[in-house]
Amino acid sequence: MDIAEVAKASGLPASTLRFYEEKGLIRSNGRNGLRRIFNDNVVERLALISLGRSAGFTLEEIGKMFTPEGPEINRSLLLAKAGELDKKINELVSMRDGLRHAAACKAPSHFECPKFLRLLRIAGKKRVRRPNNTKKNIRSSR
Amino acid sequence: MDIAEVAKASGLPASTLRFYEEKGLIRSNGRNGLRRIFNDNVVERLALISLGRSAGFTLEEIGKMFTPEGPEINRSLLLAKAGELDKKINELVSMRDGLRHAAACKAPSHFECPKFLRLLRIAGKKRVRRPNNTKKNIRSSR
DNA sequence: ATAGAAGTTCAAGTTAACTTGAAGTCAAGT
DNA sequence: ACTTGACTTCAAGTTAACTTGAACTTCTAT
Repeated sequence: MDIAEVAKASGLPASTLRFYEEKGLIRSNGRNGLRRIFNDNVVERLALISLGRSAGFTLEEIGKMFTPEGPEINRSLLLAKAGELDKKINELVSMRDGLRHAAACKAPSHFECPKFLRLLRIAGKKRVRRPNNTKKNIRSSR
Repeated sequence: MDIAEVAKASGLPASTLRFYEEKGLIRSNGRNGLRRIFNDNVVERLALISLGRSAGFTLEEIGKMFTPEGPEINRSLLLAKAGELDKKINELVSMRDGLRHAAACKAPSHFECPKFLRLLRIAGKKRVRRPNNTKKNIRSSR
């Protein structure tokens, strides 16, 4: 596949694909002249990367999860990441419930509603490192 | 409470608290000389903000969730956000399962394991906007 | 009343994750 | 052969969310 096909299949702009390659997250296996040629499986890999990003992992972390450097290191790293996800999932569930409750609750301020505060406090038990994101998703085709 | 107490109670550095105030996410209700005085409930609010951040919402989105501009607008916004969280929770569950499977699976590459690919494809169904994060969490006490 | 710890403002710096722009290359269709 | 449109590199720009630094003020304990 050429870069445009990968871009279309993955929904990511070509510039992002080049950027990911530079970072070692994906690989093009050859060139046709200057132009990169990608293997089909790069699309799956990109799906996984997107998933990881939206789960709040950094590109660096994602890179470590999936490069086959040391085989054992990888395995336990994956499990550790799975554990982090469990924590995060719990938080999100708390927050979701909190939001739903806030939308239904008629207390003058959510911060005066004991139910809401209890949800918050449960969620607050788990302290987390904050990741980084970037917005903007303008397609660059043309 | 003064800023140091809030910092301690919330786990956030004072600089972040000032920054959040500037952004309108929290409010100090008065000054003692130059120094800000905070109401106790700011701590709950900060917990909620942290939770939202770790859920992948931007500060701007969080701001919109909790300022009482229009009462109805707020209510449906909260529900919409709850819906987004549901989606995200599903993704995270997929990713977590994917990671656990990857750690257990003996296929030469995860991308050659049908089970793994199926998980990926399920997760891939839901396309999401990517937010922004920043790492680094150095306490600035002193 | 004096030192110093802690607070303040404001501008500038930082990081991750991309995007954009300029300038050039190249393969393909006519 | 030649245009043209997709591709390339490389440097610089952008955005969110903070942090850091400099220069200054002020509460607090001695």
